[in-house]
This record gives sequence, C-alpha cells and structure tokens, in this order.
Amino acid sequence: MGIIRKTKHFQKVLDQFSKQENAISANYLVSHFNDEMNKSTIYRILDKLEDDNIIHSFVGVHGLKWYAKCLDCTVKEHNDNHPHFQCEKCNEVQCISQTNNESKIIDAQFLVKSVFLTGICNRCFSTC
Amino acid sequence: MGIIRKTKHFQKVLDQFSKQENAISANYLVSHFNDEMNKSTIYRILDKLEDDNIIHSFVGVHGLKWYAKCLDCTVKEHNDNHPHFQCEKCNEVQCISQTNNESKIIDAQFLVKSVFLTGICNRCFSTC
DNA sequence: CGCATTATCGCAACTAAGTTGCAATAATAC
DNA sequence: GTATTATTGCAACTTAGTTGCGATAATGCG
Repeated sequence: MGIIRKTKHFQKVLDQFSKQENAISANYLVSHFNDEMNKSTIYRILDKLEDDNIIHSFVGVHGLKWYAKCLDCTVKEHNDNHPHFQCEKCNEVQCISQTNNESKIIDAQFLVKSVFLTGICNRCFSTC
Repeated sequence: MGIIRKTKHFQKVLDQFSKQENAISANYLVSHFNDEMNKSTIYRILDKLEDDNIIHSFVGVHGLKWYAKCLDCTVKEHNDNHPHFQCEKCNEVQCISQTNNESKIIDAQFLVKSVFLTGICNRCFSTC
C-alpha cells in the first residue's frame, strides 16, 4: 500500500488531479510546487498514488512522465486503460474515454494494455 | 537535408536498420557500438537519418528514444505512421503494419499522427 | 593524383528528469 | 502527552541525450 498518512503535501498533489480532467506531467508539478515542496517529495507522492491505483502513469512525446486519474480502479486492481492523446503543438495530454475499438487492431498478436496517440488537437488545428 | 557524406559510421548505423525489422533504441546503439564510435556521433547520425525520413523516432515506455525504418517515405514527406507496440516484459518494440483501423477511434476529435501501444507480446505471454 | 574545403567525429563538459540515502520533522496510535 | 515511524528536505547521484570545439576525413575540382 502506498499512501499511509494524509499529509498536507499529499493532499495538495491529489487536489491537482481532482480539479483537472486531463493528464499532468511530473515535471509540471515540480515547477508548480517549486517553493512549496521538494521535487523528491512530489515524485514519491506520485509513486504512492500510483501504487494505490489512484493515478496511473505513462510517458509522453518528449520522454516526460505523465500521470492521469484512474477511473474505475480499486486499490487491488488497475483496470482503467483508457487511451491518451498528446498534441505535438501545445503538448497537452487528453484522456480519451474507452471505446474498445483499439483491442480489435492487434487482436491475437498481443495483449494490449495501453494506447498512446500523438498528433494535432482540435484547438491547435483550427489556429494554424 | 541530413546526410551529406557517406561515412563508415553512417553506414554501420544504417546497416543495423537493414538487418532488423523492428525498432531499435538509441541507447542500444550506443552500447552496441561502444568501442567503435562515440555516443554523440550516434545521436547525430540518427538525427540526420530522421531528417531525411529514412527512419522515424518515438519514445518508449521507459522514456527512451526508439527509431524504426520508414517504409514509404520520401526525403520530402514523412507519411509512414505505422503503429508501434512495446512489450512491458521483454521491452522489445515491434512495428505493426498499418490497418487504418486506428483513425476511426478518435475521428473528429484529433488529427492522429502516431499510435503507440504497450502490453505483453505473444512470446512473453506464452512463457508465463 | 594532390590539394582545399568543409562535413563529420571524438572528447569533455553540460543539461534535465528522475532517484537515493540520511538526518530532521510531523502524523498517528496508545 | 509521548513514542513510533512515515514523510520530508537536502544534497549528491544516475542516466539519456546535447553542445562547442579542435582534429580528422570525405568530397570536389584542377
């Protein structure tokens, strides 16, 4: 089990995920909480939140680690494998609601656990 | 234009992609050519090969940079967006032939340029 | 072929993200 | 209120990838 004590720092990091539907990079949190908490604290809290299946992690286009809220996961089982989409222009990462279409693609070849898409988001596409 | 002179080093790196269907990590090449060439040389050659649309790059599960051969790309246009699959157990990355199924998933929401899947590959699945 | 030009290379030093060990601090249980 | 121990801050580290610069070698031309 990851989280044991409910500290102020833990609460602050968790709050970020409550008021934000999309994914958040570890890096963003480090600079956002720059003068409130140490970066190792943030990384450790993220580890523990992931341990408890409250958030899940993946790697974005520039090799940075991103975290997003788990939707239907319990402490025991992580079963929220919704796809993520990162825009190459604005770098924002969006969670895509599961459609079950993806599993078809690869069928017998592999057991797919996560889907990561990149491209241009609506907003950036319409402003260029 | 990336590649201008056909040096021995350039040829050696390119050979790796000729005799290998799947993706190769920059990191692998650095240790593979450890006593033959400097790592900055390798990174620079990879940059140039990508510039010329001979290979394309993406980031794998651990944030490492991977490269795979471009199939139907010209120097002017990169149009090979085949999906990649990385196994979480053996870390191997496979190129998946384009099926055009993926574009359906997200349709009007985004312009998808790349698809990256993770999970368990056939070989690892059958040996556990 | 020989030479000048300049792309490429090796080296060392750097950057940035993320990790780790340890002593100090603070949350919890009794 | 105090003891226990999880959490935190700090500094030092690791690892992938980048950069500047002088040395080397590929190419083009006479």
